[in-house]
Amino acid sequence: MANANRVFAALTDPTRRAVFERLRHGPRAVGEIARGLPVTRPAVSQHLKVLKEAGLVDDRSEGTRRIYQIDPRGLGAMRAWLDQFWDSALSAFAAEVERASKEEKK
Amino acid sequence: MANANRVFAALTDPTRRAVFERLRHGPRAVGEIARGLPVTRPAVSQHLKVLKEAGLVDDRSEGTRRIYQIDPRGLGAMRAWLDQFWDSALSAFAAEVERASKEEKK
DNA sequence: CTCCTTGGTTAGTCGAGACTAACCGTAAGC
DNA sequence: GCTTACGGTTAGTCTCGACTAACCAAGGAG
Repeated sequence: MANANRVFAALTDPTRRAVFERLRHGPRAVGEIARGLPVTRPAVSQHLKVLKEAGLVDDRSEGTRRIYQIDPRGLGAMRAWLDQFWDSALSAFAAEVERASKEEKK
Repeated sequence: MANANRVFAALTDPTRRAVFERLRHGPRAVGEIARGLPVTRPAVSQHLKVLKEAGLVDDRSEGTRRIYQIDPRGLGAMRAWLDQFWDSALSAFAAEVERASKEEKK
């Protein structure tokens, strides 16, 4: 499931975000992802599991290798949260600026 | 400073996100924010400190009360991260779908 | 069949951070 | 002056999760 809670929780950890960003330009196998990261392959597997549960990645097996790629649903959930927030927060901010400038004139 | 790292780290904790969301519709004092939340006021203060360091909120004092409001810079940093990700990730995904359907035809 | 590669799982450790309790400082009202 | 309300800070506890080491399962090559 791709709710905002899980997406945020998944993207918090820097290592996990690094894993996720390695999938930006296309599908990768687990070993490829782990190569160059400062953690062991099992750690990467665990991160991928969390990302998958958050709806951020998708996987398929190809022989003995397992290919991961980005699942747009997760990014969509996050964008929805941000958009919904964007409007009300920014208009509240604008109203506040307005109020402050009125306050100034008094 | 409002870099993506800090913004993500700040918005991870559910309680802290609840604090942040209470500012969505305008400025609030610390006591107001804490009222109704399942944590004590000092905890809210600590959360606000983290949010401030992440560039997500701004504060000013008004007598003995301290008013917090949303700082657009934090949300902007997050939107930048998401946007930059959105394009390449989604086009990579589209390319993958294309590749898969070609694979199908073989 | 054996061997090698790839990768998911489990057990156990260790550090980070969320929280409360107790404190201090400060502004407003009397 | 004294008191009350509002909030930030510190000390200490405790839970959660990131990580490694060791394991197991399965597919491909010979």
